[in-house]
Amino acid sequence: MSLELPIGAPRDCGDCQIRHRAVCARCDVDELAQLDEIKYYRSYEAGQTVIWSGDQMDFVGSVVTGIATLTQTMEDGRTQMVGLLLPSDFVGRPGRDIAPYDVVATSDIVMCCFRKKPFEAMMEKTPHIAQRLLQMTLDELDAAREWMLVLGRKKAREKIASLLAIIARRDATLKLANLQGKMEFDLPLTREAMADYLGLTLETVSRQISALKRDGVISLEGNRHVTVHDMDRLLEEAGDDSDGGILV
Amino acid sequence: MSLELPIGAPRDCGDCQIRHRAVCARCDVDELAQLDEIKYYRSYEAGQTVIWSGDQMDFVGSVVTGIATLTQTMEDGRTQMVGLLLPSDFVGRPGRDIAPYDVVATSDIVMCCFRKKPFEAMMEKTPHIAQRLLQMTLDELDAAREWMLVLGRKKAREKIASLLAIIARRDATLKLANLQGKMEFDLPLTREAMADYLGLTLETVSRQISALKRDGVISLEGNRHVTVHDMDRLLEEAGDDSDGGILV
DNA sequence: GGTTCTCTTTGATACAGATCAAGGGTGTTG
DNA sequence: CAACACCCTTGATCTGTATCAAAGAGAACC
Repeated sequence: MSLELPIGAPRDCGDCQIRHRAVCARCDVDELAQLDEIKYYRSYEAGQTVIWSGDQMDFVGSVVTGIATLTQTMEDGRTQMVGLLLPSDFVGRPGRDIAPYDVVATSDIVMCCFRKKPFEAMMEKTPHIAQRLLQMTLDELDAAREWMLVLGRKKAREKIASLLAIIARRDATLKLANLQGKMEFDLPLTREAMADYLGLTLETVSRQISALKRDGVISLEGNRHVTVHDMDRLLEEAGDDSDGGILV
Repeated sequence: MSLELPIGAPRDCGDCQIRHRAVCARCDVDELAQLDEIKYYRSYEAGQTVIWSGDQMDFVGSVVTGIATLTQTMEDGRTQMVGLLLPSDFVGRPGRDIAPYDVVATSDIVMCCFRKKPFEAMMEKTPHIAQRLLQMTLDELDAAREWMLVLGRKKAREKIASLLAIIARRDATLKLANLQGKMEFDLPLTREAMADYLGLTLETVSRQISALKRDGVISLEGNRHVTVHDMDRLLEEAGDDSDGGILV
């Protein structure tokens, strides 16, 4: 499996098994193939911290399998998740040394990494890469800003609906499913992680999910498997005028 | 005055009058000088919307004087500010056509603009530009994510303190002042705008400012001129462990 | 099969901030 | 200078979410 350098629209890649939003070295950016020699894989167990905020970061990379989160924590323990990393998502920043947040493995994960120095050196030689990273970063920025609206102005029920909509959308994108009507997926997060993402407590998350279930917007099978009966209804609950940003 | 392309650390620029976080065409990126022919200036009055969310954007540019805000609005009118544009800040995104948020002039402003097509063409030819835009976008992303912590987890008083700290810091950077002890500056925002930034109501903003005043953390002269008596104390009130990100 | 652990749900209560309402300052306009 | 428009402050009350507390469900382990 080759490195993936995520750059936006999802596409199939013969090299990797998954359909992803990335471009494999061999598919697209030939120069990346040169990096094969400095490429390496690492696995982390669920719950492990991949990167500590403030640490020196000597690599960039992407998630191959599993789920990780970007979180910030205050001294007293209050935690805010600021990003969700799904397979194909990129981690790290060329030109920066210090990690700005914790990266925590939510499930067991495999990362594909490059040492930063050679990666940066290649970026110098290959203008395309910087342009792609720019596109990607702009997407993340839009996502972060859309999330600011969620955190700052939405009510608990709208927050939950927003999160479910985002996960559903991303799941559908990966599976090439369409985005209307009924949708099913597994929640990749515990109630607590959802709470940390939404700026709520886990109790409130639980209550609001129960309420959406009671009101027939969704149903649950077990704690994690969600069926959205009507995507439009869910988006309405989310207070979403936008027909769906690039979120997460 | 030449275009500024913000790229991080503040520096003096003989070409522009202000000390800013930008690099002027002539100072640094020679190729930008070629763009002089497609450069133009526009003024907007306080309260005017510079760009409507969803609109076609055919230019990129930067703020020369005045203050503007990036905001998102829900159908029912709830508003969240997602960014603050001070002099030298960049607006627009190469490779994107549709504006993702409203840009509103908070004071009278002057913008320096480039038509997007030629700008993008030049980016193709000048790898440095993409790399700088990438740095800049990464800064904005960090700022947005730091703000997510503010919105999601901080209490009203902490939010206000955080905002004051950010404005103080930015103001000091522009003025080359140091970042400790006593600091004075003018609030560039109304209470309502502050509320929109912080995910609060204007009444709560007002009350918390009064409280900080009562507790001797700050004093006010008129409604807008703030004196922070002790910057460390303010940061403490903000619940800030970080010694100050790149925020805003 | 029982014990333990983690995750989740649900209930009761408390509180921070929203909402509703009134009034004060200051600058602008005629 | 009066009248108006903004912006800001302060008070009273309401409400959504946090907090505290208890117990259920499922998985993992012995």
